[in-house]
Amino acid sequence: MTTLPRRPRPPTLKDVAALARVSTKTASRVVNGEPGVVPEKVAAVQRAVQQLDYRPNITASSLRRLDGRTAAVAALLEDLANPFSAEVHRALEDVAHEHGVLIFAGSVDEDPVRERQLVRAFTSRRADALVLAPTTDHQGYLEHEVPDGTPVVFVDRAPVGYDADAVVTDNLEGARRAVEHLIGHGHRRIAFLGDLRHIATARARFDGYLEAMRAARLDVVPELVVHDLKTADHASTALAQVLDAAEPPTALFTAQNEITRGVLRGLQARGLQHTVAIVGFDDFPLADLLQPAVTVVAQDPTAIGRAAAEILFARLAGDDGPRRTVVIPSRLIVRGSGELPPAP
Amino acid sequence: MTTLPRRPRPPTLKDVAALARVSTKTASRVVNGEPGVVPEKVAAVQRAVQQLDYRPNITASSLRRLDGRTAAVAALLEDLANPFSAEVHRALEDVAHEHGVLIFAGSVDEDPVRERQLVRAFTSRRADALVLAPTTDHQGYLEHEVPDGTPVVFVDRAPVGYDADAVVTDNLEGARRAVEHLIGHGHRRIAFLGDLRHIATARARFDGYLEAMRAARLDVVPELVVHDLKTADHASTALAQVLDAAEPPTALFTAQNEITRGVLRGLQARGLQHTVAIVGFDDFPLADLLQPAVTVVAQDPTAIGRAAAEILFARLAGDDGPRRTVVIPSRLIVRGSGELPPAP
DNA sequence: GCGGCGCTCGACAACGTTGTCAAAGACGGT
DNA sequence: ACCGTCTTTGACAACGTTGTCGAGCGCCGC
Repeated sequence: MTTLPRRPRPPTLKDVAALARVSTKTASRVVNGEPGVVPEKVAAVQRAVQQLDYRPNITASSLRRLDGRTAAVAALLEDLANPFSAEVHRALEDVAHEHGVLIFAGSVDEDPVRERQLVRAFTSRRADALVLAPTTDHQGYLEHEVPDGTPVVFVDRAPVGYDADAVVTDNLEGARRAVEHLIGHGHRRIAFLGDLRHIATARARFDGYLEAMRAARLDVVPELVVHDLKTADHASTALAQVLDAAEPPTALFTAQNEITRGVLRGLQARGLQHTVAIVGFDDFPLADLLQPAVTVVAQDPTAIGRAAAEILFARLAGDDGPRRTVVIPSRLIVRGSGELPPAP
Repeated sequence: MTTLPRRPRPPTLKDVAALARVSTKTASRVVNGEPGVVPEKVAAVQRAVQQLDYRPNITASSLRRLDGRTAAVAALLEDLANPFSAEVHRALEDVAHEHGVLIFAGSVDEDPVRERQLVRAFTSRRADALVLAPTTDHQGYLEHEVPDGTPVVFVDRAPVGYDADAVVTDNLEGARRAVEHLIGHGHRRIAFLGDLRHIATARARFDGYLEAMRAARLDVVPELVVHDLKTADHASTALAQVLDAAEPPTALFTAQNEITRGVLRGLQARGLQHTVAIVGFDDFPLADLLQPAVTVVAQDPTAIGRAAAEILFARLAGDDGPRRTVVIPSRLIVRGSGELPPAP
């Protein structure tokens, strides 16, 4: 095996054309598989491509092409390090890979300023499309940030003030099912511990809780409802407060991953994990190994990412039907913690 | 609030120049903050930029610029959906964000073919630099894939056959410490359950196990060593096999995340979780909530990503000192499962 | 033998930007 | 008044690629 020399300057189409003794245009035709080139020249160009290890400069070609496609799409997710975003990202990647498209990803971190910064950064790169899990209240600004014809697909959260496709979880129904499950096991005093209320999905989950409670003609006790929990630690604190109420709950509905984690920690600290029932929104690894194993309403981030990618590529392929919102159903996974009977 | 019109074609520098009544070159100078333009023209151009909401086309500018920088770097990680890769990615993103640089990420999935495909895809996009967690045995191929002057930084795994910077965990030392910990608690029959042996880090962890055992003059019993476990299920099966040995182990060292997970599941199924000690390599969420809580050697993916990004930007800034390998220390986190005494 | 058609091919311009360079003007020194 | 120097500016080419268009050629039918 001979070691090829390091290439100081990658070969261009001109180099290929020169070696194959054809014009750059003909070389371009061969590289792009366009018809109307005689077989000998096709072969000559392909040989030259091989020999020089030529690789088209996609940025240059996107500059010149009429459609200006860069074969790259942008994904603005909540936080690439959290498992939900990471799985959505991965699913997007898999579909994009089939289309020969790469993904630029960024974390918006619940920071509206960063969201807008990143949108600008990505449009500056002329991404072909945008996948967005928004943290702003209103995405009207996209109207003049995103060039006409660039598909935008929202994930996890629906657009507000902007007409775009969206793929979301059935937050309200999922939450309702979780609470109904607890009610079905005889619970009457069920606490709600939830996320920042300005997030639409958090509100939807609370609405699901309310619907289930009302449908069963149960009181929604204000002391048993806590919103705006930002971290697992906040959730632990909130749990303490709820458990110390005059009439403490026999069951808990925790409306988000981190909150569930904090609450589980708090329950263990008090030795109440086998006494107080709990159902969480969002699955997490090892939920089945805890004692008791944790019953959850699981979202399906992979399905969300895949659906978003499929809409996106359909749009890029020319689909200009009306905007759609796809709802990915959540699934109740029964494991034990949600089936504990109410303490007397 | 008036709604701005959708822009069918993003404004170009020419549009800005025309509006400001200067040449495109002068507009370019202002946009790039070059000196030698009188204040009135600077102001006029800035007004035009504002008014048109002009955004430079980075791909076009990188095409023309001498250094050809695209302000984008590629990250090829193992699997963007796994927490380790996701955290490395996130750390890279944070440092890149400070430099106004975006990240293209891809998952190589332990697939050498995909690794090479992705390297090509990224170099085709003319990424300024490459972060790589390789899955190939040998990365000599980068020699002629990566243009001269493009920094490459390896993460998690050291380069083989290619001279590049690297940021890795102290796998051998971490594994040794884990096993020494078990020995320190009186264990003599300690099983090893490990990953695919063709992965260098997996070998290093096994070497750490061997070193610790030999240093304590303990026998390495072949029946208690299992390699090449690919999934949590394989690990469960391997556990059964090891526990059914003539003289079963009193402690386990599981050399990777998924393996730890499978083994924990298996131990619970047999009701042995309070009997057989275990230390795992790699931390995972909720390890502290299991019973017993799981003692692990934790890697620091955030530190790895950050260190890699810092080397990378130093290289891009011109640092051409000798290649470095940065070792990020792992940390033994004592939680309970590793401190169980040996069963009689 | 001639006109017309279809196929193949390359010259050239263009995409949006920046590097080069020379022109034009301002200014200072004699 | 003249020269040299410095500052500011824009015309132009170039980056690597593809779209447009017309030239050249062979072949067909008459």
